Amino acid sequence: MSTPNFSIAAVERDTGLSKDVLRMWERRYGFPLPLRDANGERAYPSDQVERLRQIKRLMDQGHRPGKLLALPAEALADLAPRYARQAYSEAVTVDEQGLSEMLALIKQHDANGYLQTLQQRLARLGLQRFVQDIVAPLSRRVGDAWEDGRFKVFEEHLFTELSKRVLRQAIATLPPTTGLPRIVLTSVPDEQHGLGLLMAEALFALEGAECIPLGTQMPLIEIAHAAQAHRADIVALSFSTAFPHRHIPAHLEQLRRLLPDEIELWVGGGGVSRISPVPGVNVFSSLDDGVKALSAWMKAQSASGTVRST
Amino acid sequence: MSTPNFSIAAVERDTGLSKDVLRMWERRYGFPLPLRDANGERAYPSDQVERLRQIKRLMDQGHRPGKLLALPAEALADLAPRYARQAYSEAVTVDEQGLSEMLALIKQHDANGYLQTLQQRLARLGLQRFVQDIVAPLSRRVGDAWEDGRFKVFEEHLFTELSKRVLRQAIATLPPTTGLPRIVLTSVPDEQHGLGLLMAEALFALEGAECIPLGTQMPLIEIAHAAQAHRADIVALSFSTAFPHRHIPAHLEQLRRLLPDEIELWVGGGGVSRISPVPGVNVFSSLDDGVKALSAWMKAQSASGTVRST
DNA sequence: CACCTCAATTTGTCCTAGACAAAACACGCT
DNA sequence: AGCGTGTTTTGTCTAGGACAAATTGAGGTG
Repeated sequence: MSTPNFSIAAVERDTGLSKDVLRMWERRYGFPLPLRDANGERAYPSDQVERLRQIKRLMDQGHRPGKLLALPAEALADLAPRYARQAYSEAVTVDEQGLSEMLALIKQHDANGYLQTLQQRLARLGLQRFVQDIVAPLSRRVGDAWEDGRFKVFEEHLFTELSKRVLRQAIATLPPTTGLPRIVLTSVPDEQHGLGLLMAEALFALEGAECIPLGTQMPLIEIAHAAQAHRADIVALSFSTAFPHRHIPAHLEQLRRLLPDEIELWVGGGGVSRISPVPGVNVFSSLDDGVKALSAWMKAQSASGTVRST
Repeated sequence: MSTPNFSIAAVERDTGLSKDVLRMWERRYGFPLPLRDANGERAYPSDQVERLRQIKRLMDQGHRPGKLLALPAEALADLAPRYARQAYSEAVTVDEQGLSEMLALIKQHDANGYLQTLQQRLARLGLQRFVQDIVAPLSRRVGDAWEDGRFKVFEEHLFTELSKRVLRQAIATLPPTTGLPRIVLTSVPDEQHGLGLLMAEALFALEGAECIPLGTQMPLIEIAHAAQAHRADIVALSFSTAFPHRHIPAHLEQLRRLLPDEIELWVGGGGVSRISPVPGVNVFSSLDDGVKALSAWMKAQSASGTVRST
């Protein structure tokens, strides 16, 4: 009574597991095994939903459903991440303790304290180092903490929202850029994380590129329309670690087909680390690589520009 | 070859019509009628996808699928919105021509020009009037234009993204609020529009409330967790006109059940105009109503506080 | 021991076709 | 015009079957 049962649609929303998968698991593994309501429709008790969430989280860490679903409920709790987590290898030495303190502020839901700390770092370090030494590592750690269950969804949202604010504000103080290249920044449908895009925008804008931020979750065909309407030189996409790896190549191939050849397609974010290369698409595994590529682009451009004007 | 066919999953993503619906329409109405690939799976040509989008748009305006699907392709183009569109009745007289000029900037994809104009208005009017006389009416008109097909998706995204930036920036300049009430602002899953939330936040923050912005698309259970963790007095949700009306009451009822009684649930946005009232939920059809409710809340609070302290 | 190849398994998504409840409509009555 | 009541429309659910893509494991080779 206090916690009513969930319809299959509600479970899909809350766990991210499709209806097809939920039914298939029930058929194959015998879990979840929901009750049935008066119409014979599945009614999932909240404890099963809770376990499904946990299973989903472990799957995102590389575990296989077959194993997880065979496991008794208690065994799930102390399952380690399966992919060896890469050691944090930021280019520069980061202030590990400072980061922990900032995460602690989020964990205490101290929004103002967190904002102030961010502002302070930004003022001290300047935008570029702020992004590379503070926001990116923080984002990484929040992702890890979320996978471990140490962060709740709403805590991750709070972190993202507040960090975005500070970044946007910093970007707004930059002089309006009207240079080349023109870069359209966005993400595909089902990818709602926009913090990575904002970090990229900050770094690109610092280099003098003109950024056209379109927010997240653009249909592929619309990305192509936008790129042409804005006469973009580059389309930059971001995939978070939460995005299902397996679907990334298909997205990239389709978008590559929809874009004119002369527009480059750049991709970055935590989700692209372990994907096979796609022809005509530049994949960057770190922000720094993206910045380097931008410098290279501008160099090549000015060189060819010189040739042309000669 | 230039435009490859779409899988049913791709069509679902791009149109927002579920796979079930797509198959059902095919069975019942004979449209869409996709090709089949080598595996016997549906392969939708892009013109059918285009028509589906158009149909979806008209449905969101109140047309019924049965009629639309029976109609020949050409007849769709000049179908008027079915719900009588309410005349713009902003509390104050708005600068109609000014708004049109700003929309024109978006239409020309002049991001910088649009940003500058916004900043200018903000400086001239102050935040409150800026929200009520500029951003809200603009947002309304963009919504209408989008429904008519005068705005493309990416143009709407550009508008939203740029407007959000200016608003956030303005909010950031306000002194950090630590007063009462504490208001958690967010939206439900599948509702990705956050501009309304930002407008509400601006107005609430101006009144001295402490706003906790959690971004969009929070699972209901997480909203409840967040509200308790932040010791919120009020949870404020926003539904855009694009959100399927029929599902709103179910969401509200479920969230109301998940929230403790003493936390109020406030709802606003273009999507809530024509829904039946839900017990325990305050529905606001305009930003102004929300602000008034907030004043009332604060008054009641201080009154009871006085009583208590006596 | 590392590396490659091929077969077996696992897993998600798609398929058809039927049922039914809730919403929207249309009709007739007051 | 306003209000109940029957009818149609519409979306979502159900069941089980099929299959391709991804992943794993085995066996062989350098």
